[in-house]
Amino acid sequence: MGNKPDFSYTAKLMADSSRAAMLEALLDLDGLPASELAKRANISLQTASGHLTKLVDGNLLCVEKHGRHRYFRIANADVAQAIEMLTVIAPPPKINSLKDFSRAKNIQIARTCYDHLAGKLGVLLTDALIENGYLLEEENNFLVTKEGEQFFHDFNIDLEALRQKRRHFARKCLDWSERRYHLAGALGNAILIRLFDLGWIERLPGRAVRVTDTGEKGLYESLGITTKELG
Amino acid sequence: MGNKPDFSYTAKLMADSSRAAMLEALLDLDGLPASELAKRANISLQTASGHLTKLVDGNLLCVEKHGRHRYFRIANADVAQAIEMLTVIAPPPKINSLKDFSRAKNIQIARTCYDHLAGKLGVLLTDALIENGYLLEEENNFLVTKEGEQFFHDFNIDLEALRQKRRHFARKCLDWSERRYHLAGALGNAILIRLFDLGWIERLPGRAVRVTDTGEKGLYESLGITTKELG
DNA sequence: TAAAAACTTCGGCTATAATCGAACTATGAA
DNA sequence: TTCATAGTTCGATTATAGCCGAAGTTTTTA
Repeated sequence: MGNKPDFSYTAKLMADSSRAAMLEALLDLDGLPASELAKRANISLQTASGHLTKLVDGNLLCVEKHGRHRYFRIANADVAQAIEMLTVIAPPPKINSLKDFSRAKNIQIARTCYDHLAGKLGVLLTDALIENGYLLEEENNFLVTKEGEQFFHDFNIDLEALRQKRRHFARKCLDWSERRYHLAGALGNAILIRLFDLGWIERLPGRAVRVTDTGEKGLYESLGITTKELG
Repeated sequence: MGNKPDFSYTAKLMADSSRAAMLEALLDLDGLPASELAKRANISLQTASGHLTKLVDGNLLCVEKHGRHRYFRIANADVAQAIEMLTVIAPPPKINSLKDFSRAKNIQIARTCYDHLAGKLGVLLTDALIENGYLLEEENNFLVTKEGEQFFHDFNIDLEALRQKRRHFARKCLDWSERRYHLAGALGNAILIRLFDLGWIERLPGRAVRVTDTGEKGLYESLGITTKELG
C-alpha cells in the first residue's frame, strides 16, 4: 500500500511482445525513430505511437526531438540491466527434437546476438581483448586502450569511422547463456564483420556460428585464444 | 526469433498485480502455502492456484510438497534480483499534496519494509553493524560474526530462536530509495521489534518511522550512529 | 502556400486472461 | 470408511488493452 514502488507496473510495460521487440531493438541500436521501431515490431505506426507513449511515461524510454523526428532511446542503464536480468531468468528457446538439441548446443558455443558475436566464443574473445590489454572495463562500456587502437588498426578496423556512427561504440551486453558480459555496439559489430570477411567463422543454421580451421589458427596467433575451450 | 530467451514472457508473469503481490510476499517470507498467498493477494484459492501454476511453470517459483501442503518459494536469487531491478526503475508512489510530500520525505528517511527497517535509517543501521564488525556481507545474506553474536545477545536478541524460524535469517534487501542493501529476514525483523520496545523509534502515519530522543542517544552509544546524517 | 512526412488521437473491434462458483482429487484425521 | 482440509480443474463472465482505419497536428521541403 504505497509502501514500495510497484514493480508490476514496470513489468506490465515490458510484458507486451510488441513493446518488448521495440525495447530489444533499442538495447542495441539507440536513437531510432517511431517508424523504424514500428517496422521492427511488425505493427502499424499508430499502434507503435501508443506503445512508445506508454514506455516514455513509464520512464523506460526517453525521446530526443529533432524537428519532425523523434528519436527514442533506453532511459538509463538500470532499465537495460532490468531487461538483462529478465532475459537471464526467462526459459531458453524450446528443444523438441534431436536437431533442436544440437542446434541449441551450437548456439551456446558461438552465435550472433543482433549484429555482434555472443555465446562462449563471444565471451572468450572479449576476455582475450581485455587480457591482452586492448580493452578496459567500464560501467556499461568498454574502453579501447592505446595498445588497443594499434591492434584494431592492424586488424583492419577503422575505429574513427565507428565512433562517427549514431550508436554505442563499445557497449557491454549480458550473455544469457554464459552469464557474463561480451562486447557489443559498433565495435562488436565491426569485429563480427571482419571475422566473416577473414573466413575465420562461418554461419550454421539459425543464429549459430562455427570457427573454421583458418579461424582457429588466426584466433590463436592474434589473441592467444584456443578454441578447445569452446567444448 | 529463437535468438534470445523471451524476456517479455517473464515480464508478463510479473505484470499481474495478484501475482506480484504473491511474489512480494515470498520475497520476504518464503515457504508459504497457496492458501496464505491467496489471502495476501486478496483473491480466491482457485485463482491463486492458477497463478501459482503459471509462476512455477515459468521458473519464478518452486514448490516443496509436504503431505497435503505445498510450500512455495522464490526459485533463486536471480529472480529476486530481477524483481529488485524492476522495483528500482518503477515510478515512486505519487505525490499529490503537500501532505503527501512531507510523508514521502519521512518515508525516505526511515520506514518499515514488510517487517524490518528500511530507508536511510535502515541502510545506516546496516552499515554501522558492518563497520563495527558485527556483520559480514555475503552474496545474498549477511553473516553474524563472533563479536556480532555478543552484541546481539547484549541487545537482547536471541539469535538461536531466530535461526529456528522457517525463513531467511539475515537476508539482503535492496532499498529502492537509497539504492543500497539493508538488513532483512528474521534478524531484521527482530531488530525492528526491539527498537520499538526500547522506544528508540516510533510510528508516523503510513509506513514512516521517527527516531525518538532516547533513540538518538541509544543509537549513538551502541553503534556510533549520528541521526544528523538522516537529514 | 501547398504538399509531404512524421507522428498523434479517436473510435470501434477483438482477443486474451483474470476472476469466481461449483465440482473434483488427494492426503490426513476420527 | 467417513469427514475435513488443501488444493486443482472446468466453465461462464467480464474487463482490459492491443490493434488498425480514419482523421488531425506539426514541421519540413518545394
